[in-house]
Formats: sequence, structure tokens, C-alpha cells
Amino acid sequence: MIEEKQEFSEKQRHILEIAERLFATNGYEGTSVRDIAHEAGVNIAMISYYFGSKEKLLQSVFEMRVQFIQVQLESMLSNEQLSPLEKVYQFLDNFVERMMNQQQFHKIMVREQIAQKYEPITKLILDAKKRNQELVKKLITDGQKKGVFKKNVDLSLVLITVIGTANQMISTQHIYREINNLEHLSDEDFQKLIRKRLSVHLKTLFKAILTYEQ
Amino acid sequence: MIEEKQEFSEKQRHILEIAERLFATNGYEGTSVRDIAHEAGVNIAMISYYFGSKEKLLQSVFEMRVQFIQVQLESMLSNEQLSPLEKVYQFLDNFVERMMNQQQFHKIMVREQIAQKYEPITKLILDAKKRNQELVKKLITDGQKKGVFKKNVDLSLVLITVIGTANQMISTQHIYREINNLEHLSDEDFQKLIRKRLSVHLKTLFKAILTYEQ
DNA sequence: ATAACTTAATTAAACGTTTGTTTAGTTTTA
DNA sequence: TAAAACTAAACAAACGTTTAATTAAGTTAT
Repeated sequence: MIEEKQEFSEKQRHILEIAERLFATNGYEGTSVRDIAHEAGVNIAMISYYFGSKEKLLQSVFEMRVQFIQVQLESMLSNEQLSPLEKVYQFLDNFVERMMNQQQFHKIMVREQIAQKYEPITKLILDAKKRNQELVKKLITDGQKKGVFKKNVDLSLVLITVIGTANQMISTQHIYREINNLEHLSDEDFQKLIRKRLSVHLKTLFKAILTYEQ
Repeated sequence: MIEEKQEFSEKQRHILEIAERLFATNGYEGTSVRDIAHEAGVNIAMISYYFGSKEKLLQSVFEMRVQFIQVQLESMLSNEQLSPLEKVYQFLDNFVERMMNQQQFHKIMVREQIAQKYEPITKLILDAKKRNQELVKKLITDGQKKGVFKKNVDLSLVLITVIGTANQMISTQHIYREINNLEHLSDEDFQKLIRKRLSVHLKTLFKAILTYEQ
């Protein structure tokens, strides 16, 4: 029987999820420890008790969420059955799903990568991005060797578009909803819709940038 | 002699620019009125005296910057010399230049469109986006009528990519710089470089999404 | 099995700072 | 000499964190 490592207790995870939501909507400085404690239904002192400080609480939110890609993608990469383009598509699907499932967290990410105020978090973000880029780079160079992808692609710039598009969609989905008259949809259906559209859109983009075919 | 409407005095504009920079880097809640006053070299009370409150100060920053597109683009649109694609290119150049010239302000925008905390500002952003989209829509449908652009383009999604890419570049330019080993460049040269690359990149994207040609 | 003891969880209250804003007074400008 | 610009000081409220005390849970000894 394998004992799973429980980094945080159930109660701690509850606090972390509340904190994540509040940090996402109000920002780190815009959220008070009292707000978090109140919404989580715990005493204010518990947050220092469990996490040490407000800043370490934010760090803990990051730790909770940065299980990131790593394992999932490694196996995909080594699958020799798939064509380079198929691999890229699968990566994009995976990416969109991850982003949409963790919207609150990615809102925090957007803020923090602007602010760069808390060193350990800045470092976490940078490392994750580098790792991400290395993985995609393998995908791309693989496709280039096989002659399916163009050479001279600014990979960083392509990733900025992919991540930027997802971030922008997450940040301004209410506007997208209003402008396109999608208010009649349930929240759930709307989420499904933009997830699907985002996925298709990013694939189209990637194909257009990377391949010769039309 | 035409008297230009001076919305803000020179001293006020100085405060607004300091506030803009601090709001951009530390966020609205992360910036204290004392910080702003100190950096601007004025007494704290002057901020209430001039702008009424901290929140109205933020609003004033928006007012100062929302001279936006409007006039510039209208004339471009009506220029019958240009092909639809050339018009789109010109729009993109204009867009990138505006974004890069007002990076601080756009960092605030990114935060505020996530937060949606201050009603008047949320409304300002929404209106600007709608106006923006209407203008581009004219450009696109014009090109569609002439048979140069594809039909069935999700314009909102395309704009999300354009704006999202620019926002992401502005937010994570330090990472782009490090990953691509561009630290030897002067700040000025680096800014020029990413402005150019962003411009080219967005044009490529637009062309790939909108046109049939390769 | 229960009493004795230890550690962990939880609480209300208080701590010293910092927050945005206002006041009452002074200096500068027209 | 009236209005505008500016200042230092004070305001209450909110902030993150700590304290000291209490309750709950877990362990050991008998």
C-alpha cells in the first residue's frame, strides 16, 4: 500500500482554496488575512499558525498548484505513434484544460508576473516557464527534423501568444460573453464553449505559424 | 489661436505619472497614497486636494490615458488607397506602438480587467474594448467583401489573441529577455527589438488567420 | 481501562504599524 | 485681501502578527 504524501491537511487545503479565490479576484494586497479567515470559517490566528505569514500563505498556494505539467507531457513526448502536429495538438489541449481548470490560480500568476515582488514566487514562475519552453522546444525541433515544421520560429514569441491568449480569455471572459451575446448560456455551458473555442483557435494558430500546409 | 483643453495642470500630471508607475508595478492596493506623495515630492494632503480620493486618483490616471485610438484610426479606415491587409497591418503597427508606449498603463489595465472592482473603470475598459472591436470589425468585413479575408472569423477571439499577446509580452519581457539571452542589449535597444518582433509576429498571425494565401 | 501527562488545535484579545482622509493653520499667488 | 496652494499633525479604521489562555486529541503508565 502506497502512502500518498499529504503536503497539506484537508483544513489547510480548504484555507488555501479560499485564499486562492480571494487573491485571484482582489489581488494579494487587496485581500486581508481577516477576509480569508472569515470566509474559510477559521480564526485569524490559524493562518499564522498553519502557514507562518500572509506571504508564506501565497507561497503555499503556489506550492499547491505547481504540480504543473512535468509527468503528463513526458509520456506524450515519447509516444512514437503520434505525428509532430498531433503531439502539438495534444499539448495544446492539455494546456487549455489545465488553464481553464485553474483559472483562479492563473489570475494570481498574471498579477505576480507583473509585480515580481516576492522573490520565491518570481523564481517559481520563471522555472516553470523555462521547463515549459524546453518541453515544447523538443516537440518543435522534432517536427522540424521531420520536415513538417518551419525553421526560424521564435518559440518564445509563439508561447507568449499561446499563454497570453489563454490569460486574456480567462481575464476578460465576461466581456467576451457580453459582446457575443452568450448570456443565455449557463455558466457551465459557457465554460465548455470557451474551452472548446480556445482549444480550436490555438490549434489553428499553431498550425498557421508552424506548418507549410494551408 | 486654438486653446488646448488642459484637463490637468503640470503638477497634477506629474503626480498622475508617478501614480501610474506605482500602480502598475505594485498594484492599486499595493500602493499607498504616502508612497505616491513621497515619490512625487508633494504633501500627502495634495492628493485628496487635487483628486478627491485614492480611487478617484486611479480614475484620473485612466482619464489621462484614455485618449485612445478614435481619431487616428478613423482616417486610416477611409483611406481608399490601402488594401484591406495593408489597413490591418497599419492598425497593428499603431496598436503595438500604443501598447509599448504606455506599458505602465496597460499593466494597470491587465489588473483591473481581472479585478472589476471599481465600477467606473470597469465601464471605461468595456467601452474601449467595444469601440476597438467595432473599428476592427469594419476593417475585417471590408476585406471579406473584397474577397481577400476568410469568412467565419471569430473576431473577438482574434482580438483576444492580439491584445493577450501584447499584454503577455509587456508583463513577461524580463523573462523573454533572459531566455533569449538579450541581456547584453541596452534597455532602449531591447524595447525597440521586442516592439519590432511583436509587430511582425502579430502581422504574421493576422495574415495566417485571415487570408487564404501562404 | 483509566488516570496522568504531552502535544496539537483553537480562541479572543491585544500589539504596534500603516492605511486613506481630514483638519486647522500657514504661505503663496493674483 | 480674497482665493488658491500647500503644510504638519491628527483621525479613526484596518492591517498582519503575537500573546496567553483554553480546549481537544494523542500517548504513556499503571
